[in-house]
Amino acid sequence: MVYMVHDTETQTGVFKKRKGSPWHPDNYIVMHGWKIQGDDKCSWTYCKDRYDAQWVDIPEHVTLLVGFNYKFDMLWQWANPALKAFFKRGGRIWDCQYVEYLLHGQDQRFHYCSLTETAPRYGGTEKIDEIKVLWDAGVQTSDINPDLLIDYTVGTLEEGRNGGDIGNTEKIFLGQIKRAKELGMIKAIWSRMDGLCATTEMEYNGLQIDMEEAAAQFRDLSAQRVEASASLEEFVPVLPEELVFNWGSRVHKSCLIFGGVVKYRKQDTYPDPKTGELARSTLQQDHYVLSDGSTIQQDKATQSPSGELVDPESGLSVLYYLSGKKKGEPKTKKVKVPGDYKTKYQDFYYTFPGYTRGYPHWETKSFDGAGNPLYSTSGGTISALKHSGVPFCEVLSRYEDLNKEINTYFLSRGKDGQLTGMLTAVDQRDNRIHHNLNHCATVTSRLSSDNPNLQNVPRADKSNLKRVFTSRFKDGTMVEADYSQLEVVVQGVLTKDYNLLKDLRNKIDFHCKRVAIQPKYGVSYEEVLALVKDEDHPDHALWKKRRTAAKIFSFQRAYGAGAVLIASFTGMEVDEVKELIAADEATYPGIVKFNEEVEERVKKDVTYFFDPTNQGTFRRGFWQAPTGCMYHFRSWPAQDWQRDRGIEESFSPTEMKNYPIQGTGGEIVQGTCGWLWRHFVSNDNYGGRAFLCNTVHDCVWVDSHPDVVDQVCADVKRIMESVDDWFRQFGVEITVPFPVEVEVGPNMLELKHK
DNA sequence: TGTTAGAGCGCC
DNA sequence: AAAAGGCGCTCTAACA
Repeated sequence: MVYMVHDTETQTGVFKKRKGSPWHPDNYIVMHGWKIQGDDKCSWTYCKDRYDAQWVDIPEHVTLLVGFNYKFDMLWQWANPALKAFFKRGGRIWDCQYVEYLLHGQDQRFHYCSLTETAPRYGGTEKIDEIKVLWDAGVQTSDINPDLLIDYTVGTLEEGRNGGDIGNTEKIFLGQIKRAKELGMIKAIWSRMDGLCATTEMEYNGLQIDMEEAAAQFRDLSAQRVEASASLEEFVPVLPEELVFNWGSRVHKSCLIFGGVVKYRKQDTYPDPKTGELARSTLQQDHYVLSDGSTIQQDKATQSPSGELVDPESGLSVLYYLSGKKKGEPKTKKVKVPGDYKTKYQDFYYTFPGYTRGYPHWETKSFDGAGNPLYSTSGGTISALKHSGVPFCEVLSRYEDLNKEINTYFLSRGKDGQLTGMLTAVDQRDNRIHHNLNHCATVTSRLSSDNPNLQNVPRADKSNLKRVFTSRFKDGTMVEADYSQLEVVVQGVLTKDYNLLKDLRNKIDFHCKRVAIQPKYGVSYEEVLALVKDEDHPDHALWKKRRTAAKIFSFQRAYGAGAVLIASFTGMEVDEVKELIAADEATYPGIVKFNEEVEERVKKDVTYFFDPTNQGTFRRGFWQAPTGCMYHFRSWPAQDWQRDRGIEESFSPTEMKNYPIQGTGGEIVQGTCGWLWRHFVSNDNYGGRAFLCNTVHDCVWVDSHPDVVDQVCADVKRIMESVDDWFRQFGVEITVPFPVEVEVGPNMLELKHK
């Protein structure tokens, strides 16, 4: 292995919320710094302008590129032939930021850690923060003194140009390699690094958006929202002029439905605290001076028969100048008089009688204008109110759904005038979205996605949105490859439960089985399967319902939910749920045993720390997966029933049950994504005719030219299903298949099984 | 004007 | 006996 540490400094223009975006028309690479293993100092190139900008060269003998947040650098030179050649000959990367996160078991404190905070942990130097100050002040990289920038990247002359970001990154890398070996994590890290290359490829390729389709859907949904909004208006009572009812306000909604006091503001008069009278402004007026020295407003004076001005009320006459320039004119004096009543914004309160009363368990943490708790106005609450005399439940829930879809996935303009919504991320030049796939942002080692989040696109059964994700090729095909029941299979692998593995091999329908294992029904698995299938059976609906309850039960159990909560979700009795849990544990005893082992391991070697937020001492512990992946757990403030027994803090059983499964699922997908990427590299993306473009926890999206789609589908399925080979890297032999379903279509909505 | 918390909800 | 896991985005309301 020969490594080369590499860092790129670019112009920092923001494009689609991405700082230093390679898609910003004005951005370019300002300098590269690098150091090849064994060099006694760093090298660099400085580009004087955008026409001088260049890619880095990667010598043939280099086998490893080392960087910090290296996806940033890779995106800038993803088309660099030298980088492509490097990957083709099997070159790998090491991203110190990502490794730091993995070495710490994805502990929250190590999410996206900075080079500055990481370097000192490995004997590195503090960064020159002069540069950061300049960047923060909005100075462009090209306007920073090149000498300063070079010092920053590769170290000062005094340091022999063997420091800076490059020197620090090298120190971190060498320390991390050592630590990773000690922990048995090297292989797991290599797998993650290829996964990082896979998501770099996906971000680079981006998603093609059918803007005509998007515009059509946007128009249609907006029209529907106007209609829903108009229907809702009929239910708004006559309100004070200044109180404009807002169906988006939870305060307004809760008070309208459950009764309550809404505070609003309007301009009104107010008492002067000094006088107790209503506060007024003062006015200056020219008054006539009367014979007793008092004054009178000029227009109040009337003329006497002799032509002199007099005060008609008192009969006093106005004084006149007897000499001087103004001789003969009435005497005047400037007088302060009370003016208009002053107003200011003040709180007013309007009481809604309410249509119905809320349950105590619907109370939120917020309060209305009178200090009473507001109630939940979530979809679940509204739908529970259908028969409570609230006349607008249906149209309100329709309105909320439309709002959600339009504002999150299309376009919306906030009160501050800012545009929001997924479509704001579309690059108008080619109608493509380059989303982020984040590797250092979850506690379970799963990926996350943002700007925009393309891991929460509404499903086909809920919305047509997925139709806007189309192929970049004429008559092209979108491909989605999903692992079936990934987390159940992972649970089988990790727990090694005999029955679970057997059921997975036999492709058992787990939801039907969970119905069958309940003694009270007295039916076999085969019988349940038949009843659920047989639409003509008189009890068909009943058995379907039982299967649905079992399905909800399955998911809830996977997350460690207790009997009470599961009962509330499924509509079953608590005792019934308890029986089902007992039956489940008897059927799959290996799961119980595994969960106990994880808990035991986590609690075996703990360190203590003070948590200022929760004002107490807590524990942290780790569990390591068979792949070598490390999982960090911390204890939390105890629940009330534990406090009653003197327990102050405890680890979360639900977290301990879930992280290993969720994390290993993520690890497998990222691993096979890495293999997919290697395959795509080997054939130059099918000669530029197929592109990896997204991954969502248990699936991968590919955009394919029609000519190669059959081959792409076959290859993707084969590679993704070779999870047994992937596990073998870690010395783990598995006995269950990881079946992958491949679907294709003209867009991500209209997908059909291959 | 900008930041933050809470509620709610989209996905796996 | 006893704990539904992980994300990111939009909006409102409160606060500085």
